[in-house]
Order: sequence, then C-alpha cells, then structure tokens
Amino acid sequence: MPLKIRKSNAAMGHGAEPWNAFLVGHRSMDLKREAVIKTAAHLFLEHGYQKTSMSLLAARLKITKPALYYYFRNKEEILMECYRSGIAEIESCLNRLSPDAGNGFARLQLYVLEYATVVLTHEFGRCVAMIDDSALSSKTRRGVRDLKRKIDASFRALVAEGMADGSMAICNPKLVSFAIAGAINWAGIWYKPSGELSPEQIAEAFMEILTGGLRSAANRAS
Amino acid sequence: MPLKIRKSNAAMGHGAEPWNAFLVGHRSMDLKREAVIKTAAHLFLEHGYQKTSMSLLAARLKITKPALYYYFRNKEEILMECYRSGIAEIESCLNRLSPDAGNGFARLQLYVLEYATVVLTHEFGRCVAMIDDSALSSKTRRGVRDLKRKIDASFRALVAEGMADGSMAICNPKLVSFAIAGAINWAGIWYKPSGELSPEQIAEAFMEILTGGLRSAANRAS
DNA sequence: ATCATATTCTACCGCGCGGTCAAATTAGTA
DNA sequence: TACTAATTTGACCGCGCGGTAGAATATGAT
Repeated sequence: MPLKIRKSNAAMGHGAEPWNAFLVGHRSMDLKREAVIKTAAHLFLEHGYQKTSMSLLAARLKITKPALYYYFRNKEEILMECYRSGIAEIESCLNRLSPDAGNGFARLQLYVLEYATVVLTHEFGRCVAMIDDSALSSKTRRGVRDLKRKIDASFRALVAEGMADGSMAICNPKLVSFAIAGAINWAGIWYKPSGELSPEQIAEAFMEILTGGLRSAANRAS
Repeated sequence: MPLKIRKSNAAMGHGAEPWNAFLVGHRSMDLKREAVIKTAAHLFLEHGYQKTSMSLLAARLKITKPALYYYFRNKEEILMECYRSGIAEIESCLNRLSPDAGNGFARLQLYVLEYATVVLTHEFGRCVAMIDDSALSSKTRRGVRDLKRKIDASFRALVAEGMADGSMAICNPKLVSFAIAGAINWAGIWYKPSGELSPEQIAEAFMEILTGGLRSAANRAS
C-alpha cells in the first residue's frame, strides 16, 4: 500500500500555500481555480506572461500540466481571470470614494492615492497595470480593453466633475487621465517590494506630483 | 541566363524602402546594418519583440534568415542597437538644451517637451520607451539599464537644479523623474499615429500636467 | 464490493522558434 | 578567364511551447 499524502491542517484559508488547495481530493473547483490564478499572477508578475509556461505554473502548484486544463480552457483564460480580479478591485476603489469626499479635485486626489496603492500592492491590480495584453487573441483582448475602458471613463468623469465645480483648472480629461494612469502603471513596472520606498510613500508623492498642476487658481487661493 | 534584379534608383537615401539596401551586391555593411535595425524597430513596435521572429524580419528585408546572422550575432544584438540609437537621440535632446534656457523649472519643462516628442515620434526613441527589455539576457540587459540610468540621472539632476535655484518646490527628484518618465513612456504605448491627437498636442499637454505641480510658490507669483 | 463520476496522470503531438552549416552564388581583381 | 573573398542560400537541428488523448486513480453513494 503506497504512502498517502495527508491533508494539511493549513490547507485552507488565505495564508496557506496555494498548492495546498490541490493536496487531496475533493475541495471545490472554485478554490482550486483561485489557487491557480493566484499562483499564475505571481509568476506573470515575476517573469512576464509569455515567459511563464503552463508547465512551470503546474509545477508550482505541485500538479501536472493536464490537470490545469481540467480547470481552465487555455492559458489566456487564466490571464483573463487575473485581469478581471484586478479590474474589479480597482473599480471597487472608485465606487468606495464615490459618495461625498469633497469637491472633484479632492476626490481625484483620493482616487490617485487608491489607484496607486492597488497597482503597487494588490496582486491582481499589478497584473492590470503591468501585463501586456497584446499576447491575447483579439477576441479576449477586446474583452479586457472593454473592462479597462470603464476605469478610464470613470477617471475622466472625475476630472470633468472637478472642472465643472471649479476646483480644477480646465484641461483635457482624456490626456489627464492617460498621464496619471500612465505614471502609476509605470510605477507598477519598476517598483519592487524589496526597494527602499514603500507603496504608501510612492502613492503620496505621486498624488502630489500628478495632481499639483491641476488645481484651479480659485481652489489654490483658499 | 537568369533575370537579374537591377539596382533601384531609389536604393539609397533616407526615404527609400529599407530592403533596397540589400538589392545588389556591394554596399557597405553599415548601410545594411542600419536597414536591419530600422526595419526591426518598426516590427518590434508593431508586434512586440518576442512576437517578431527573425524569419519575419528577414522576409521584410527580402532576404533569408541566415543572411541576417551574417550582420548580427543574434536577435538581442539587434534590439540592443535599437536601444542604443534611441537613447543616443534622447541624450542629444538633453545636451541640446543644456546651455542656458532659463531656470531649472523652465529647462525641465523644455526637457519634458522634447522627451515626449522623441518618445512619440522617433522610431528608436519609441523603442526605448515601449519595448520590454526583460527578454534580454542578463548581461545585455545590464548594458541597456546602464544607458537608461544615465538618462534618469540627468533627469534627476535637472530637478535638483530647479530646487536649488528656487524655481521648483521641494520634492523627491527620484520620484518626480519616475513619474514624468513613466507618464511619457506609457504614452508611447497607447499612442497611435492614426489617432486624433498629434504628438505636439500630447507633448504640450503633458508638459503642463506633469510640471504644473512642481513650480515653487515664488516662481508662481512672478 | 461495486459502480459511476470526478480528477489527475503518463505519454505524446505539431509547430515555430532562434540559430547553424556547408554549399552555392556573386563581386572584385588580375 | 580564372582565382579569391565576400555574401547569400536551402536545408536542417534541438528545443520548449501550448495543448490533447486516453488510461489510471481516487472519491462518494449504494
């Protein structure tokens, strides 16, 4: 009778190694799918999407490649799920500050702060900013871009709002949105957790640098 | 007697199709190397580095793959040359405005304008901003990063200068440099020449957005 | 124990990649 | 013309990739 790997006590919960979800038998498909995309996100962020092979991903999960294909149709479905989670997280940030946090300018500042924090610290948020979607099939890519566009639209709406209530100088919302998102996304690329600057420090500095030029004269006088 | 492709009248000069450099015989190695990296840059920008195969590059030049290896050791040497040209162009911008174009803040503004223009319009400048160097061997990548670091250092020096002469508010030069370069590099990614905004429009808007928050109070009063 | 189902495995496929080789072709020279 | 050196080529290699087929195994219900 062969040895049997026994179920680990720490197999469930957030702190566990992801591959514990695969240790023995029956746990729900959802748990295993989550374990896969979580591990995949880390690998994608470390080596890039193209250079992360399905075999490596499987190895990290202590399973074999075909098992992956039992849970996902193909490689790009896995990346798509990473995007979906990350974009959902960013959207929830945006909705959270919606109610009433001051004028448009103040809310833009808050959003910059939150967006930067997500992109620097959230494992799936980082995927949205960092991972190039050009490797995807055109159909899947269109789906991703649609989701991204929603974020961009909210961003522009915030800028337009600030201009309408007089708290921001007049400007091109599209370009403002691109400039801010670009600076932050790029930070997602060079930022390494081992560096000397914390995500909070970076987020605060970026907020000041990127929104400092947008305050209206009236808003500045106050 | 087989047909012989005759030398085109337009085979030389800047406006010609790059592959004309290969049409017949003897032209200098340098011309052909230039034709290769120029064509490669366009393909890298269009499809990405990883997805541009040496076979495709050769096909675009109307030669065969092994001929490519007569002029370059390997694929990454070609990308390296693209980087080198782009970085040289950016450095020349920086040197050009060095002498005396006003205080630190004014010169930073000029530099932002020029950097954005190069990254949006110059074929090799775009490579520097857009093409991920993580596909390179670690040795080559170190070379590229050294070159990039020089640009970053100049950038930070400009910021430090502005702080020293009182034209800019106090800030972290490293983060300012990253924020500005990031926003512009990211523009290199989304910008398509077919879009409705011209590089000049983008460059000017970015200059205002990205430097607006850096002006010192004293500088603002004037 | 038995069976049906859910899950995971071993073994494999076709493909296109970066890169190489030795042969063929061309150009320059005399 | 004939010789040499520079250039280009067709044919090929090994590899690792994404993905698959079908057998093997584990699980849960009876």
